[in-house]
Amino acid sequence: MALPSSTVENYLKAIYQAEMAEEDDTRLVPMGRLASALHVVPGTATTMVKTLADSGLVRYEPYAGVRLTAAGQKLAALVLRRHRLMELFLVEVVGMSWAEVHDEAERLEHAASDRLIDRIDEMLGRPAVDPHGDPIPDQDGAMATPRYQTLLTCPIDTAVVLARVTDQDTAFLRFLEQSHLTPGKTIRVESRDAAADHVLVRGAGDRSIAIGMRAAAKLLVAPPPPSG
Amino acid sequence: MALPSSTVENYLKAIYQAEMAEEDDTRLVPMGRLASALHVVPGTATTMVKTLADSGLVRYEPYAGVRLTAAGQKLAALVLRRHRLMELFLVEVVGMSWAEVHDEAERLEHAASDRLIDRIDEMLGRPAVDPHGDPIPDQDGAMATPRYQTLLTCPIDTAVVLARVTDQDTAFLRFLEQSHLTPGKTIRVESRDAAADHVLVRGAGDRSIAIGMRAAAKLLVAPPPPSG
DNA sequence: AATCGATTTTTGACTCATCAAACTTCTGAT
DNA sequence: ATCAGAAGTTTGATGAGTCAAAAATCGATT
Repeated sequence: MALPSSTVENYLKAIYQAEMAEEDDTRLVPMGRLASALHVVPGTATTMVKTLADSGLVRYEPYAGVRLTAAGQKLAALVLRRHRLMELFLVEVVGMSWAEVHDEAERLEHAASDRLIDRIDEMLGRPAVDPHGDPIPDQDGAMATPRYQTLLTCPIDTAVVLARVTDQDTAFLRFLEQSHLTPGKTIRVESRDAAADHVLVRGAGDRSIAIGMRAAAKLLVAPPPPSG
Repeated sequence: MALPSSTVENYLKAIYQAEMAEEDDTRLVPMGRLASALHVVPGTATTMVKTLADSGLVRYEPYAGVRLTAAGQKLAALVLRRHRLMELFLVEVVGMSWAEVHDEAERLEHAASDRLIDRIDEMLGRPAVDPHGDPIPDQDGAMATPRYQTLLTCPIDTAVVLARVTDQDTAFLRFLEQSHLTPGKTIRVESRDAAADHVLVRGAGDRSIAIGMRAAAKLLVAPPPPSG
């Protein structure tokens, strides 16, 4: 099989991430979701998915959806690896802002060689997560997938550590950055108000911040590390 | 005008470099040279050059050749800037080898944003030349073009500084690296032998090295800096 | 000046990725 | 059980970039 075009890489990545986002383990991504993730019309996604199926990268069930094969999963994970290492590199080494590296990495991930990516991995000390807290797959495509709670489900008035932000929107990330809500930060949920559709969170030394519930669901938290 | 595809960027870059390589200032690049530089058949180059002419990036004279317009020159210079800054960055910051950065930069130059390139430029201290001694155009596409001598034309038994290597071939660069013939090195030509088709060069503390005349023409040298 | 050979252009075809719009299938509500 | 609407698929077309091979042009040599 020839090297996958960046279009193929993007389809695989989108399918992979859509599979991850599903709660149930049916793992069948509907065409509509895939098409809108890739900003193409549904017919385009159908066509492309059929050719991916012919290459053995996905299994395609007409009118039902698509899922990655083992081969597709591995390729997708390696694309994600390139993306996330690149993001971390741009933040840590190049000094770019947390909020702007996603789009940059979106293009660089298709241009960087494995040599470069491995060099970056080494420079960064084989990191486990990228600047958004997303786990970085290893060279074999294996990836830790811890199950975090969200700001909607974690205990109230209890210290938790912001572990991961599952949205790459630049404006959202900028807001978080300005609010000092970045991965690693210890925070606590002061209250949730269903009527107001918000949660109030506060980091040590900061004012409390109201976050809409839709946004709060994108902030994943872990129990604080054992103190001492 | 929409942003140029990487194909367009590559054509402009190739025309620019072919113009530079010409001694006379006719500056008309024949289609055949362009086609082989880009590894396409001549017909493909003709077709593409005509569309470039329609965009006002080149002036095309059928059966004669092509030259860049001012707009094309500026765009080409900015591509070269991205390429050369990227190469230097990969060597200086990422620690890749002199010999392997060309191909990497060849792809990254089309993916890196202006923000990233300017950030790299700043990190590196607004450098004037890349690892091969090639001058780096500034943000406006302006570039210093010093006129060096080559190992074929410089005075014999006189110290000169290796300033620039006008060939990006990986194997050739590896050879130079192993022979300690890298830009900045002070060397002297011991002899030239037309019959043997070689020149003998020696760097301080090294053995003398025989270099074929074709290769020697690719090594550009400058007078040594005023000592003191 | 006529011609041969090299260079260049033209023509027709192909692949990849895409869209618009017609058509098909599925599903949930009655 | 039907059927309306949502979701998905098919069809036909497009644009970018390419090649192979036929045709045209140029130019150097006789």
